[in-house]
Amino acid sequence: MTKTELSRQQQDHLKQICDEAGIKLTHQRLEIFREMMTATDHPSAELIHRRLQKKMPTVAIDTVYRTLATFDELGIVKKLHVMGERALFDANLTQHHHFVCTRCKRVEDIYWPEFDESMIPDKAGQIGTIQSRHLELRGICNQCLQDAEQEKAA
Amino acid sequence: MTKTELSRQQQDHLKQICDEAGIKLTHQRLEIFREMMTATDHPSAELIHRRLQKKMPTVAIDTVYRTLATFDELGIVKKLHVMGERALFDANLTQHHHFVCTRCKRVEDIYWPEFDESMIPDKAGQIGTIQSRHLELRGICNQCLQDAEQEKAA
DNA sequence: CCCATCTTAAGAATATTTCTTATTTAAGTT
DNA sequence: AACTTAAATAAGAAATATTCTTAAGATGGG
Repeated sequence: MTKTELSRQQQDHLKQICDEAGIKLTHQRLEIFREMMTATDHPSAELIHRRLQKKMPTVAIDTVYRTLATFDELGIVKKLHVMGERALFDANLTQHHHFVCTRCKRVEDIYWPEFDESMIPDKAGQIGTIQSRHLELRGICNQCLQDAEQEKAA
Repeated sequence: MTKTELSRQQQDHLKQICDEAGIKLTHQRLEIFREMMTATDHPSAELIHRRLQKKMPTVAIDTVYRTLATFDELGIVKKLHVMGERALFDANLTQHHHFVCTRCKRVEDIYWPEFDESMIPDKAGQIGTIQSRHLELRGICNQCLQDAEQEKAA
């Protein structure tokens, strides 16, 4: 599959989503969609904006925020609120959780299907209707552990 | 136990903490400490500031932020980062999790010791050292479910 | 009680996100 | 293919939350 074909497929996919939602397929929406679909990390709106600079030097940061909010509402991406950092966005929609390094702020995906399917305590269920569960593991990633060792040695 | 006794006990407790940390026991720290210890909800810095207005009309919002950050570092309170809302603070230090109502933003405590003690998947453990786990359940609380029903009826 | 240091109040500054408005664009209609 | 109209955008202003700067004030040891 060539890059162009991938793009066309993505464009068709987004076109279908937009049609169903009754919104327009704009150049900006397509490029932000593409950026999110190819991102392997958890970018902030500002980072997406920076990555778009080459292709779309005039796109406004506001448009990125607005478009990502739209995508979040449409269920194309998920807005994350990790550790009081700025909003991050994730195009991985399969049920998963996150490990957050408290030192470098990196966010890694965690899959834990047994937990996803486990029963929530009765008392929790009595508070209301639960729609989703999200686990945040905090710690220090291996890279930072190494860095810390080297700093100690030096 | 009278109110005054409770206060003195709290003051002694905080004095000890401050001494150990090598920081001064100020009027502001004591009042913010008291406010946090008696709070049954999960207040923001601004809410704590508002609650202090009667007792300390001149306290600056910056002092509240600074003091809560100090308390967080000392491990007296925990800074929460829920749902991309502003920072919230919690004086409940026993291991627990949160239910967040996506409609009214209310935060309720969830206790789930079986989960706290369960093994984390190997792959997650391989990313680095895990220091804490925090689960966020999102949904609609019973109160909001009722309100929604009434709105439908009306 | 004095002093050195820490802490605070006030307001400025910063950072992130959202709003306002005039212009541009998408996509349906002729 | 041009026309139309509502939707979407760019640009900058504004709002919101939080942190920084600085001068004044309070704490606690000596």
